[in-house]
Amino acid sequence: MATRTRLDHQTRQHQIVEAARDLIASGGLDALTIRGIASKVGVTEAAIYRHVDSKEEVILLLIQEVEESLFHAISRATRSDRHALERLEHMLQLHVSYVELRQGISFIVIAEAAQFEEPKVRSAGRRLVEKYLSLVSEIIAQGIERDEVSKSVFPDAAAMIFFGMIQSAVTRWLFDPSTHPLGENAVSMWKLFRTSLEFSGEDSNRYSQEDGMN
Amino acid sequence: MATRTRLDHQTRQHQIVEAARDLIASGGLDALTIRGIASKVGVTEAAIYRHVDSKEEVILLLIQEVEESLFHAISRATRSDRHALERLEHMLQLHVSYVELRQGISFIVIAEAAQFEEPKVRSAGRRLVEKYLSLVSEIIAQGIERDEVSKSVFPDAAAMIFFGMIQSAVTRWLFDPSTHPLGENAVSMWKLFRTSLEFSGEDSNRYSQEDGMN
DNA sequence: GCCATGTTTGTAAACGTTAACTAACATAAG
DNA sequence: CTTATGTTAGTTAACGTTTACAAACATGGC
Repeated sequence: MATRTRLDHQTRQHQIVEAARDLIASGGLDALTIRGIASKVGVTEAAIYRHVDSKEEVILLLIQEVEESLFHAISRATRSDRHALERLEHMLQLHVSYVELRQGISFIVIAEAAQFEEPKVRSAGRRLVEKYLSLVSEIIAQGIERDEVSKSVFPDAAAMIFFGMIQSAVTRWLFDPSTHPLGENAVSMWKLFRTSLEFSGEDSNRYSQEDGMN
Repeated sequence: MATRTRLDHQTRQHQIVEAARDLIASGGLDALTIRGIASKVGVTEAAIYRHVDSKEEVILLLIQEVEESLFHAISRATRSDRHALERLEHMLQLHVSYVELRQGISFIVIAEAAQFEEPKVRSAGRRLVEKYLSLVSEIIAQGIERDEVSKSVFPDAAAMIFFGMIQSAVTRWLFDPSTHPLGENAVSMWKLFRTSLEFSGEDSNRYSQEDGMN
């Protein structure tokens, strides 16, 4: 083994989380092992423990990374001043791209965290989901204030449906990516779901039915 | 070591699947071990292999059992001749009760199967999801024929939203059952979602807005 | 500039535990 | 007697983690 490479703490921790992400993406949480991480990073197992206290910390760092990258990915859609339904549609689009790019790890991580025993891991996963739902809920609530969304819509319920749409699309896509393209399924669900957010007789600000994805 | 109980193949296999279900329900797929099953059944590990070829077979039997029990649980809703939206609402209600009764194992099993490497396990999980979606999709398609559901609805997309509603409700519920009651979240989502299935101007057979759950 | 000292980052090898699974032998039932 | 259902006692392999030691790096006193 030729030249021994020495890298600093921060870089190594980043490499560890990246390796953890890759391992989970291609084999579920079972495939996440210290051995596997060490192998991907290119150091021995013991070296991993120089930069991380335990396997649990790896998982916590991974959840944190997923949270940051996900919210960064969809941030472009949230901060605009556009119509609430346009923002949601854009957000869905960005979220789908993110999932495809990261091979679904976000939902795998959430699913695993939900059935973990460790309280820290559970609550980290829970906070991620709740933060996402709050974001969507907030957009819808704003939409109602601006008469862009029907007053009869409960923002929380709508946010959960929105989240569920992505979840069901990802589930199918994980089983068979080729026959269940993420984007197409998401778009067709959105076209249907938005009708339940739109006005239903009442006056409202317009949201064209024919713009949007595709 | 009192009376040595000897039971037949079929009974033991049933006990094994039941034990597997309990283990997963209270600790995720990590908690599913041959040791754990043996302990719950009340025999030694080696005895388990008299009735099952491998751990993989346990998982396959479990998926099969989940499929059978789930479809049996919701069958009352599907075979009726009532309004399509009533059938869906009833189905949602029964599905929620089933998930609560079985502590969410159906969705845990699906989530795990989706990231398994073993092709048999993957396709068993995939078939379960597809079968469920087909069932919902079929009900909606029938509803369209009978003018109970808007013609503009795509049955496949609607079925995925329906499935996603339950999935998101279960996800939250798994994280914190007390603050996110499954039934209540499901009902509030349904109330919103059904508006996108109903007529929107066109003639249609009536579906009262005020009957249903609660 | 050089070198003694302390810290960081690495390795090799092993630890104890647990996993799935198996072979050899025992015994109840038909 | 034969077969199906058990047990006891083991195997092999993988896991997370730790220990003892080495090499790279930083730095303050001379």
